[in-house]
Amino acid sequence: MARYKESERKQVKSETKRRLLQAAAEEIASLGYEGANINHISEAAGYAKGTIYNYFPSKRELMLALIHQTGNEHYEFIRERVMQEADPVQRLERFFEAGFLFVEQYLAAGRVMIGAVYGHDEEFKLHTYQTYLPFFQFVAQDILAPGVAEEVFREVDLMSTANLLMTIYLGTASQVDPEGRPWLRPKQVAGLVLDGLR
Amino acid sequence: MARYKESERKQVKSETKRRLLQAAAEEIASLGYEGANINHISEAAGYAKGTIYNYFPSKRELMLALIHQTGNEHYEFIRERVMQEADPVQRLERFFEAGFLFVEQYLAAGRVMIGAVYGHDEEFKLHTYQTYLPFFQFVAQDILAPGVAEEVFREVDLMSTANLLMTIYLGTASQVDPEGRPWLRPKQVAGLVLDGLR
Amino acid sequence: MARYKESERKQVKSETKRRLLQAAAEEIASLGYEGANINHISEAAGYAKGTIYNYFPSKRELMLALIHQTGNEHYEFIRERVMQEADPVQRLERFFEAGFLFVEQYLAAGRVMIGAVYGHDEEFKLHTYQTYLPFFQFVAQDILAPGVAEEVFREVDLMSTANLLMTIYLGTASQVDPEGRPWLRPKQVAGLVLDGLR
Amino acid sequence: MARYKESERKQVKSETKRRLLQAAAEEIASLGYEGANINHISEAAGYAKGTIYNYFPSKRELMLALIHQTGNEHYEFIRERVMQEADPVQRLERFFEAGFLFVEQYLAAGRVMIGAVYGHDEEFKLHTYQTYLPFFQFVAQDILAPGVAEEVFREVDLMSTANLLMTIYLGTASQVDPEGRPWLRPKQVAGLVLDGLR
DNA sequence: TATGAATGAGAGTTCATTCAT
DNA sequence: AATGAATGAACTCTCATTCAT
Repeated sequence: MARYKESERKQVKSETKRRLLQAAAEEIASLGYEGANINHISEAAGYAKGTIYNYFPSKRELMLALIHQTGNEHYEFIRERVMQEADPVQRLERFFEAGFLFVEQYLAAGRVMIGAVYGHDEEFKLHTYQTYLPFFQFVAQDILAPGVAEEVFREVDLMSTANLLMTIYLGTASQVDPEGRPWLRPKQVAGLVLDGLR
Repeated sequence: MARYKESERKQVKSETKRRLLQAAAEEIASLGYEGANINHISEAAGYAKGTIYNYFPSKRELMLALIHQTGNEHYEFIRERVMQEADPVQRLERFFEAGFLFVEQYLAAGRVMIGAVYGHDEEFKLHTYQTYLPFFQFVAQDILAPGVAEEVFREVDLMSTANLLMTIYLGTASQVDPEGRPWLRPKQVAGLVLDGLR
Repeated sequence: MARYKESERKQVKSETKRRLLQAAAEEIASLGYEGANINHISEAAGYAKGTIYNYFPSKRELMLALIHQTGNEHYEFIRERVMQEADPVQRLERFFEAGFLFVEQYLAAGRVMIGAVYGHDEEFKLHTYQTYLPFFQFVAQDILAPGVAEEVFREVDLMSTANLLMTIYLGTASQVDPEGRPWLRPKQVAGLVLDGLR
Repeated sequence: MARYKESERKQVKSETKRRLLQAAAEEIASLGYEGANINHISEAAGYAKGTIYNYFPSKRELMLALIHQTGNEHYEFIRERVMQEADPVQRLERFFEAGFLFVEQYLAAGRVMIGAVYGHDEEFKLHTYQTYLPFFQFVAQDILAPGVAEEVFREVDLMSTANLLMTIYLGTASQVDPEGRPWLRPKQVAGLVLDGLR
């Protein structure tokens, strides 16, 4: 195995971590947290069994790190696309489009987050909601609030409606066929939600 | 598969089997399928470790039986209440009310079904959808179709909208606090959906 | 593997436990607690790897049970022999004789106790002293006290002298060659101690 | 084995090696040989994980070196203090005083040696006795022999009595409370032994 | 029909050791 | 001389499953 010059150390370490998290996302996406085998993950990433323990102190900590990273990527992916629109209605449509796109493009990432949200592990669920908190706030502040201000949406409680939108998004986007294609179309879901908000 | 005479089908499931399934629902609801311990289940039901294997050939078969039974109970519970209404709009409101009520009253049952729908096990997911098929058809035929016929709902594709409703229902009803109380109110969800359908 | 009639259940269970403890004593005597392999122990006792976990919840608990049982046997072995004498001086001589005899006859048991007393594990040490407490009291009450009363021993603090005797006994009896024969003779040690007490 | 010039033998052990041995003594004293982590030792000494392998070829060799060094320091510490006395009785008292003092002042060192003497590892035990051989001879020649010559001690076999003294010393001095203070006082032990020798 | 002792594959985790830098 | 990423054997422990009773 390759060894490295002092200057390369840090980037090697983060490259290794990145590969391990990527492999973990894939294993956990297809087998779930309990079903995932941490030795397989390390080997799938191209390392020996024990290597993963140089980076994560336990399987649980690995999962928490994965939730944290994936949740933030999820948020950034959607945020970036939503903010390209100025109109609240189009932002809401973009929200569902980008949301569904994320799940299709990053199949493993999406499944990991869905698993954490709908799974039975309270710690994972809590950690997911903490990671998603800025995401909820973004939906409330940058999608719903402008729409209410411009009177294209009716007056609603911002945070609880943001919660409803996120739940509908996750609930609908997570129902995919084995190839990862959602059964519902984002337009369809967005249409229903928009009609409900007007 | 063996066929059963009408008289046998109606025959009450053995008391032992019923208790085993009940204990299984509770264990699996709180720990998930992988986390559940089949010996604990048997003992929680009041029997010795091995007894459960006299009724279910394996842990997987136990889970499939549990999905089957719970799914049907879920359907019957909602159907019975929805059919007390004649008006399509009220049926739809009842659908969400009864659905949320089921999740609150039969906490373990609800969690088992949610776990199967959002989990990573394709066999369990498939089995759940097969069990829910009459449920989907019921929503399409007895809630949506009359509404479209009476022109209180706009013209929609029945099965895909039934699918959307079920997904929204499961997605929203599954988000509960640790005491099992949903974060969202059925009225709130029904309102949004109704606005979307009109 | 043999299975059993209801009536035989309890004795089978304790027979199995006995064999497991015996095998544990031998493994731990020769390799120490840390070096002992719990799978080897179970297999050396004639069972499969996992069987030991039907009887002891963890390696530590196995060790604590072993300390408890062995400590009591140790005490009873010596007590029985000491009490055959009436004279305090002869009781003290018998104490060392029986003590050394125990270490020779029950090599593994002796080594386990010595390991617990002189090892670095505070929990094991504490458990050993708790188990030996009646032994200390026996030395104080049934060997030293009569000697002081009859004025064949000089006036000494009973418990601290009992402590010293036990320490000298364990310290000297534990120094054995690889065949388990002590380097020192009990008479020699008893003589020195007796001279010190008179 | 390579022979060394007198000038090299006296050469001070490298500072790095000294620090590694010191850290090893502390880790092994509190966790035992098996429980000690060689990576922790290296890091506790202020170096990286691998560094220790530049000085000791394996964990066992490190332990052997530690036994060797610590055993000689133990001997020198006691010898220096005993030789300040001329009278055999006072030498014997000084032997226990200095011995107990060593265990109190060099807690880690004391525990390492006790662990080696009473542990289950035959190689470590043997190495310890080889290291202590001059110590035994010193007790026989410089404490017991003069006492017998001056007729303040009765005629005893020198080496086996030296052995007994060492065993009593180690046995009693090793029983310390968690703060490292012996349960018995050196005077107390010396008194008993002296009475036995007269 | 019910029991529960026994099984053993397989999991997560530790850590002494190697070696390119 | 010092580093620290990587290795992989070995360990403790879990638990679905079997089967003689």
